[in-house]
Amino acid sequence: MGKRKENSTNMLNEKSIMECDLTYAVCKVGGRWKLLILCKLENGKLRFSEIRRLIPKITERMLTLQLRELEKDGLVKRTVYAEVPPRVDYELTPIAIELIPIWSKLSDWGARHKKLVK
Amino acid sequence: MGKRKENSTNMLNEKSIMECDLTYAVCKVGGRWKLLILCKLENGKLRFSEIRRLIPKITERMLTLQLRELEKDGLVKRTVYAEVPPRVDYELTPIAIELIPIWSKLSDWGARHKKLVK
DNA sequence: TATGGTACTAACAATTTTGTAAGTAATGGG
DNA sequence: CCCATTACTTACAAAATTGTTAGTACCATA
Repeated sequence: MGKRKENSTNMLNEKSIMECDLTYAVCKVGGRWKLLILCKLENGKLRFSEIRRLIPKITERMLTLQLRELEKDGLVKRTVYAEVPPRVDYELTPIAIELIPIWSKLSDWGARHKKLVK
Repeated sequence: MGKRKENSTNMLNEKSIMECDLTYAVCKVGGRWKLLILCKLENGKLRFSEIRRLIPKITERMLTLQLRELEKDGLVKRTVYAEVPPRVDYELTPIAIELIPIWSKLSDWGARHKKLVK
């Protein structure tokens, strides 16, 4: 989330791995807090501070970083209102909305897997 | 993949985040090479060296680590044959096989997303 | 004039993941 | 005896992610 080295082996490997559409897709939502954030937005727009309240353990820094990446990747849309105190809200983009039915299947799988290991 | 600190904030956050079944599910396949490995196994058993050949940039160390985690998480089954030189093969478990249809949807989404950003 | 609310940013430190390089064991074949 | 093969392990180093702390700007209100 900081800057990455342009030509580290790590970076080069990542690039080549991302040719796999599946790996690519998972990487897009792979940040620590990203799925949690996206889930909160499933029911509509939320302000920065609202998301923060819904995810108690996230810090402002992390929330900002993850939102910025999601925005850069076209998964959330950020809207700034010219007010004081500032108001900014976030919402899912159409391509992110397409993920929802897949998430729900994955989530069911997750629940099944959890039971299995217990 | 090395050992983790038991009570770092990082670790505690991860634990709390994993309560979300979706986040949990994604984490299970979240390692750098995991999905690639699982995909190779979709068509049946493979030996260590075969996987290695199919994923040219992975190192033996990384392949071992990722396979070990997948095994620990019940996604692959490891079979050791008492031969010399050693022979070991890996295959998907039933719960991993349940993921396949979901992967294919996700993979399609990944492909659509890629086009969108280009 | 001081305070408070909102949505951040910057500098730094801790933690975790990933990669590098060099081994290991067992045994069959030359 | 020496080498090749296979599936690893170990010690270490580099890179990436995550977390901590302390700011910032703006204006309305007390």
